[in-house]
Amino acid sequence: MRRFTLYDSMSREIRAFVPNTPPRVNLFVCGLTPYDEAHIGHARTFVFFDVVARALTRWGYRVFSVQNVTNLDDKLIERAGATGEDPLALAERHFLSWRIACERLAIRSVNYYPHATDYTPEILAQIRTLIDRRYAYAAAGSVYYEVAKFARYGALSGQRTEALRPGARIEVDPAKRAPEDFVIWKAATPGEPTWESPWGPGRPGWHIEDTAITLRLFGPRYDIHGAGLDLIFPHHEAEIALAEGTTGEAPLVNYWMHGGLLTMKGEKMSKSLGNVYALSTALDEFGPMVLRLFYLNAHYRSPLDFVRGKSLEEAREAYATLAQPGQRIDEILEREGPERAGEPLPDELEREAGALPELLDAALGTDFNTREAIALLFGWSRRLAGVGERLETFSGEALTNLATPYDWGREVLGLFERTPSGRAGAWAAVVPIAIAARARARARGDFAEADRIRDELKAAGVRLEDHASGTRWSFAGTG
RNA sequence: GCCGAGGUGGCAGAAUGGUUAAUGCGACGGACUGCAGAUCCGUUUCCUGGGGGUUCGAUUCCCUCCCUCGGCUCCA
Repeated sequence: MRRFTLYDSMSREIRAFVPNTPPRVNLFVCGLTPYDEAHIGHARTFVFFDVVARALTRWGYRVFSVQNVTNLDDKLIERAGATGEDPLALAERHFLSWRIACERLAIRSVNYYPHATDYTPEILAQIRTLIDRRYAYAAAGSVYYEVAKFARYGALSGQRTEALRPGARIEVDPAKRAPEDFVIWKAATPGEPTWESPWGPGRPGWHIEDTAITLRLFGPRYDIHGAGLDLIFPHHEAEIALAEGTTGEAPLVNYWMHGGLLTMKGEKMSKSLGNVYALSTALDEFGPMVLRLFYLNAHYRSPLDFVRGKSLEEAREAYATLAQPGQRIDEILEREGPERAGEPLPDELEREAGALPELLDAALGTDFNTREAIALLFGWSRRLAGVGERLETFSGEALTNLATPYDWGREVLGLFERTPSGRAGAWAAVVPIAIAARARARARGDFAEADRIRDELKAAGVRLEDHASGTRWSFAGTG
């Protein structure tokens, strides 16, 4: 198991990672409330934690990665009520489209997506315990957590309840003993999905589902909790109060990781501001690899500004530069096989290729500095670009060695994946025929015909490039 | 107001108590090309928000001020 460091938002410092029960690492990431389509801000967080899980796996840890799904809450009920759809069905519909987007994005590290409503028995049992331990009280058919009973409330966020400003969005609820108390069991209102409980029919509050899930799956203490930093207060503060109040054990979480938010022209991207760019649209327009590069090209704790018409276009150019030498190696190996004869690797190149994975792991092992790792990969791509056409002369073994850094990028960053679709497969059969026709036209000097073929392919989204070794083609604008 | 994260070149965005502050995008010049694109090579001097302090040396550590963003019970 490789040693590494990470920033812990609770202690506010970079700490060495020590697993609770090695080699197991329990990782929980707050998932989505699927009341609408996901946008590219959401995906930033989940791509990052995908990289965390991938890296830990590479380093010899056994990761159990869980991401909850809040499939019932006020917003879902409100949204479903507008169309007459069942809120649970609405949630499931959007959850499935989220999962499809994750597949496209090569987010494959999540082992389990628990749905909140599947944990109602655990939630009810936890509420019973909290009432017995006097952290919670029932009133008017609901149950509330009494924040004043939990002394450490505010430790994560630095917030003190008495400093909370009146007039902020504290919900007005006369049943509460104090304004900062929050609901953990919500009394039923007509038309909502409800469950029976000792306090009357109702449904779970938002904060409690995560702790019911992690207490069940991980126990009273686990390794890493991740999310966007907009969830620090009150959500994570509430999770700590709920879990530690329930078990009497602390800390609930050994390392808190919070990702910076994606902004759009300096403002947070959110549905309530109306400045969203749908994830599925971004995937259609730029492909998953460009998106992953865009996200991982910034430090995860920094804000990342998205500018429409600029950010992803830049990332697309950068990705082409970054990925191209690796793609050429893949093409040669695919065409002629890894046993292909050829020149051995010059010592210097072999040494550099061999040294890179360690440098890359070290970069990522310093608070997951993906940007540093990507800078190293750019260096390697430029190095190979300088090798030029000589690449064609190397043996299969030599080429395999040269590809090692790209293999690392594929394994850990989830880059350099080719994402063939039905469309790509069909083009792969047809484009070479058109290229051959164009080559014949060029050979006989009929450049008008040659340009016509190139232009028509370009209009269809296929880009041609003439090289000394022949004409290569790619889809314009996708990873 | 309180809590937190930030402020680095034309733009995006890393890093570090110490010779030329990474990397990418863009731009410019050259090579290549029937042309173009792509690619390759080279160039891009003047860049660390303001003011103090500690230090032989600060962009980095400390204080202070300014600005931006986020949170303050919907939020990745």
